[in-house]
Amino acid sequence: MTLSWSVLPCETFVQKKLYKRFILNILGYWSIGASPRGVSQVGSNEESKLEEARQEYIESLSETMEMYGLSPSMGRLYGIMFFHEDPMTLDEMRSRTGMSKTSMSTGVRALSRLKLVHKKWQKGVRKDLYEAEHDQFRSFVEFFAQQWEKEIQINRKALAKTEQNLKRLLEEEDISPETTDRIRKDLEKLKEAKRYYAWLERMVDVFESGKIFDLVSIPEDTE
Amino acid sequence: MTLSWSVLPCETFVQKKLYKRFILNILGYWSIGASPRGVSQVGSNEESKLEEARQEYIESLSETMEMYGLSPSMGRLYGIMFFHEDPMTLDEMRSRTGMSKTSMSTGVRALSRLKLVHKKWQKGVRKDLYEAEHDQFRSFVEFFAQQWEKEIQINRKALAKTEQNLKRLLEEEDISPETTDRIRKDLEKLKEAKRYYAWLERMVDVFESGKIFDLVSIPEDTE
DNA sequence: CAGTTCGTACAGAAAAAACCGTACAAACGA
DNA sequence: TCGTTTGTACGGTTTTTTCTGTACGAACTG
Repeated sequence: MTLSWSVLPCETFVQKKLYKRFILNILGYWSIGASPRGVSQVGSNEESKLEEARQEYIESLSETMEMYGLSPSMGRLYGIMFFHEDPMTLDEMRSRTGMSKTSMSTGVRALSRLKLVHKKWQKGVRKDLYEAEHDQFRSFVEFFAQQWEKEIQINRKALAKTEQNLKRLLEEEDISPETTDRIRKDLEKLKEAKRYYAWLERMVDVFESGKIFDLVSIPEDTE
Repeated sequence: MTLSWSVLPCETFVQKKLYKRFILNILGYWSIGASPRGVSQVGSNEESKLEEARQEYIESLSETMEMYGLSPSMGRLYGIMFFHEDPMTLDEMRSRTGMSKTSMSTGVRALSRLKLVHKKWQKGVRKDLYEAEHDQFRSFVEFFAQQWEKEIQINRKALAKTEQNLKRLLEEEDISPETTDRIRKDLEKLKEAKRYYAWLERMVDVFESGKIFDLVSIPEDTE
């Protein structure tokens, strides 16, 4: 009795997850039928086999990108674009993902802001074209440099304000020794934090300038 | 008329955000009254002034940690622990954040898994005690090393499977030249991805071993 | 200039996540 | 041993995010 209580919810959970993935796969397969712009329609059987093979890696990209705060759908979109040779239009994305064009629009712009994807102009094509950044090293470096940069900017600003407030508080007359002591300790912590941001700034620079690749070299080839 | 349509929703949005922050601040101030374990109760006026001064930085920590995929509440909890001198119990956290003990339990464990906070045993105290990792450099390095490690692990596994499937597909007889070509290109991309993971693994090592601090030195002091 | 085609803003629906209260197991103390 | 204290699992509720359809402005086309 007690056992069934603690076991059942877990099963339900797993079922839900699996069910979701199942549905997504179906949608994925469905959308394959759509004939990509300009590409001759080969047997859709081959097409679906290819998609199926890619699927595993796409899904794992989606999963890892979720770790970095992106939604799974955006991760999946990136995965699809990763494999797609030519730049994609919003409509292609829509048919590949089975999602709405609106979502593609917002999604691709989010990926774009993160430098994981970029717009590509092509003569004679009126639609916006996007392609995944080919250079994964560049993506990586830009992604984190950007995040760290923002972290520095936001926190330094708040830090300054807090520091100011604490110092002002310290100068008030009717402060108990205990509180004074605490304020001192707080200020010490903030000072250390400043050192951290200074270092992080160096990191950002090392990343953005590409010096990181001198320090940690890219392996020649791996088999 | 058309203008009011496009302007009003924006205002509503801003109001919502501000309203939320307002409420949070109130909650923050309320929770200050609680007397921390063992600390003599000084004038709660000073206490609240101190809290107020800290608030700005805490909130910004929360905001930046949200960028890294943590919930704002967890960020706030971390911020509170950052300033708190002694290790905290779940009940203290509860009273400081104004949230439930359950949330504190799950939250602190999440922070713990990310190495931003760690358990600290103290003689004679039965409750679990947690404190924020003092060394922010260590936190940073471990946090990202951990994430990257997981990325490598998850994606390499899926990559291998996909690679295998693609190669198998390539050996089937009735494959059109176009598809064969696509598969070849996919395999090429995966090969490049492998190189990326190999490099990322070096990064993880450089971080975990602390070599990163030789390459990008920590500044002496900053004023 | 009218008629298309595109991309996006926005409001509402659907899905997911954060959060809480209850209940319970484990560790401890009398 | 029995009562207490402490941390956590879990179901349900609230809040947030994601996603969609509609509608509309901008850019192009004939």
